[in-house]
Amino acid sequence: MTADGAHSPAAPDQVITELADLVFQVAGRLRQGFNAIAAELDLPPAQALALVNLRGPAPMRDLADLLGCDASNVTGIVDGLERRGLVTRRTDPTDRRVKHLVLTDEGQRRRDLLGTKAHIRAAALFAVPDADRRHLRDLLAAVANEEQRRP
Amino acid sequence: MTADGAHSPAAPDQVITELADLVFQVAGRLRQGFNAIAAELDLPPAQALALVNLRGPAPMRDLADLLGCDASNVTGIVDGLERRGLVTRRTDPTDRRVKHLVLTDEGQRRRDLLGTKAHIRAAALFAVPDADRRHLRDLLAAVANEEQRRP
DNA sequence: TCCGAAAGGTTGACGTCCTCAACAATTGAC
DNA sequence: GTCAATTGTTGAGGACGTCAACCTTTCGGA
Repeated sequence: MTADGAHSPAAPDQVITELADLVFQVAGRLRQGFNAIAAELDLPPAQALALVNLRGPAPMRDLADLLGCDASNVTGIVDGLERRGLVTRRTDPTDRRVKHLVLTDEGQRRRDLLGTKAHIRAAALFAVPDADRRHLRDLLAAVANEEQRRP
Repeated sequence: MTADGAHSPAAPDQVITELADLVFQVAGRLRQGFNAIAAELDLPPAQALALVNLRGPAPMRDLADLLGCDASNVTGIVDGLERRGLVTRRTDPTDRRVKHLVLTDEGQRRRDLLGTKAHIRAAALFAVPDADRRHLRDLLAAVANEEQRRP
C-alpha cells in the first residue's frame, strides 16, 4: 500500500485497522475454543456461557443483563439447563415475580469443569512472556475503561 | 485452583482470566458497533461482513474460507447481496464451476461507506494515546502469531 | 384503600445465521 | 475414458436472538 513504510511511521488509521482485525482474530480463537469445550461437555454455546456466569442463586433478570440479551431469550436457555438437570428455578418468597436460578450439584460440577478447561485453553492462547501478558491486560483495561466512561 | 503454585504474589491465572474477559469485552463492543452501522445501511451483519471482505472479483469459495464458514452458508449470504443489487455472480469462463463475485457500483459505494463508518467507530473505541495503541497492536500480534505457529 | 404504572417471566411468531448430507456440473489425473 | 475431487446449490434442521403480547406480582400515590 504505502511504499514509504520504512520512513514515515504507519498512519494511525492503519494502526486502528490492524487493531480491530487483531482483536476480532484473538476473540474468535477464544470463542472457538470455548465452544469446542462446551461441545465436549455436550452443551450448546449459549447454555455453557450462561452456566459459567452463574455463581450463586441469582434472578433470571440478572443473567439477562449479564449476557446482554432479551429476557425471553434467557427463558429458553434456562429451559435447556433445567432439562439437563443443571439448574433449578426457585421463586423468591419475598417477591413472587422473580425466580432464582440455583445450580444443582451436577450443575456446579459441570460449571467448574467448564471453567478450568476454558482457562487452560485461554492460557495456551496467551502463550507470551508474563510481563507482556500483564502489559496487554493493562492496555486492554485502559481501552475498556476509556470506552465505558463515554457510552 | 493452583495445582503447582504455592503462593504467587499475583497469580498468572488471574491475569489470564482478566485477559480473556477483556478481549471478549472489547471485541463485543467492536462487533456491536459494526452491527449497528450495518443496520444503519439496512444490511444484516453477515452480509455486511461479507461485503467488507470483497475487494475485487473473487470466487465464492475464497469468501467462504475468509469468513471461516461453510460454502452453503455463503450461498445464502450472496443471495441477499445479489437481491439488493450489491454484487453479481459471474461464472469463470476458464473454469465453469466457479462463480466470481463482482461488486456493482452501488455495492462498491456501500462497501466504502461501511468501511469508513466502521473505521471511525473503531477509532472512537481505541481512544488511548497513540503509543499505547501501537504497543497494544504489537502485543496482540505476538499473541496471534504465537498461536498461529502451533495449531 | 384502590388503581394504575412498572417489573419479572413466559409464550408465540418471526428472522438470521450456521451446519450437515445429498446433489449436479465441471474439472483434472490416471 | 473413467473415477476422484472440487464448486456451488438445495433442503432439512438446529441454535440463537428480537419483538409484541400476555399474566402475575409489586409498589407508589391519589
